[in-house]
Amino acid sequence: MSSPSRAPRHTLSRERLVAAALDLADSEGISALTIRALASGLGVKPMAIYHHVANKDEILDAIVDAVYAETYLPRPYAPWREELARRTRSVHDALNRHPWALGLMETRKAPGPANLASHEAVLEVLLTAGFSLGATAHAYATLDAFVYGFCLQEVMLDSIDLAGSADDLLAGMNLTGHPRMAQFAAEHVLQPGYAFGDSFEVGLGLVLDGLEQLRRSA
Amino acid sequence: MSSPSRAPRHTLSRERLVAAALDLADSEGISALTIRALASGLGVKPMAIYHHVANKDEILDAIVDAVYAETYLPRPYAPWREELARRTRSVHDALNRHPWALGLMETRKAPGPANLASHEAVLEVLLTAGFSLGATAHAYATLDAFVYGFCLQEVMLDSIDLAGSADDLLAGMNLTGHPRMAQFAAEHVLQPGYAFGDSFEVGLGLVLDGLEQLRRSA
DNA sequence: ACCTGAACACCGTTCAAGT
DNA sequence: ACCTGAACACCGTTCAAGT
Repeated sequence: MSSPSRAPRHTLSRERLVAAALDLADSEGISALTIRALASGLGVKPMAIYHHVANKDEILDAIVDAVYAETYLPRPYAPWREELARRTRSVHDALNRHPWALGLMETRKAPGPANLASHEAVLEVLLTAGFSLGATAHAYATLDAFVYGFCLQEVMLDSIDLAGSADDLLAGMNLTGHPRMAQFAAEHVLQPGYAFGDSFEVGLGLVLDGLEQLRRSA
Repeated sequence: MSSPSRAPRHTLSRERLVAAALDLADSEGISALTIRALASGLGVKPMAIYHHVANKDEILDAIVDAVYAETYLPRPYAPWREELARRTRSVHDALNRHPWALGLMETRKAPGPANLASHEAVLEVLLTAGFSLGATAHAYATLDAFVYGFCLQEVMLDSIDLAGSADDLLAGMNLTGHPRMAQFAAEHVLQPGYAFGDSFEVGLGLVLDGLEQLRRSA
């Protein structure tokens, strides 16, 4: 007879492990994703993890690629502007669902399969739409810069200490000596209905307009 | 007579400490910036650090703000497009000199004085150039998205394992099944003279063109 | 084949003590 | 006022051992 405190065998797998890691990062934050906490959540001892992955980095690689796997793959031979808009919104949404992903991307050493598939799809759309190789490089770099950077700003805004009211927050910063920020806050940011995220569609349209110029000129 | 192994007193200061932290992050990487390593480099015991800062987060806040302090402050009443181009290039350069800064920005809870001064200067330029409050918000969000996101991509590209030749690298990824990436690599990225960073000026011009549209329409 | 216990070399940080 | 020693509660990971 087996001890009741012993976990059943063969229940751990790479997939279960990666799914649990992603859930833990989403619910408790990336700093709570430790091998020990992950094991404990799976009802297993820390060292059991290492039977399914070589090290923690492999887990981080996997959850970053899982985020790419959630994004829309644009189709060639469909209107390129709408396809790229949809894929860019989809990346934006995925990075908002998993705000820890951006930080991890900086230190990944190899792109995963979903990342590569996403890359391939975007390249195919641009090349099929008639972008030259050079214009494709510039277009892709600029569009991805926009979506990554926009999400980064959203993460930064979310991490700013929001204890107390917005007025308290602004009072805490030294807005005396910064009249434009004070004006901008009072007359725009603190007005009802303002949302940083509303700039996303404006910026996206602006960048897509620029891509069309690139496509025409090359 | 004092023991030779004892560090002289009063040599530690907040400034020396922050400068040493920035140097350490630049030279050895952000993961090498530990309280213990920092203390050792300053010829002091770890706990001496805590006499000048409350905790490690305060050091990270300080070195992030030091990066902002290196960036160009745009002037109002000068041609706004050239001023913002110069400031954007300057942010790009600073983030390339200190590639660890982007990752830290995501978790900072309060903007430092140099960060606020930068914010103020950009707002003043946009408002003085005739951007409405709404257009200013969209313009600033889009321009910063571009530069942060572009730098993030550069950090990501730098962290990709570059052991061996570029051909080995591409062979390591599964480019079979990804014909567009294979084509793009062979015919463009691997050609002599290609550099990812060349897309920066193109994207910047594209975004600034878009800002001019925003300024006119609002 | 899969899981565990104990240990190692690290962290940031508290607390009490020295000069 | 400024610095230190020892200790605590954490990490990821190695190694040898259990079933």
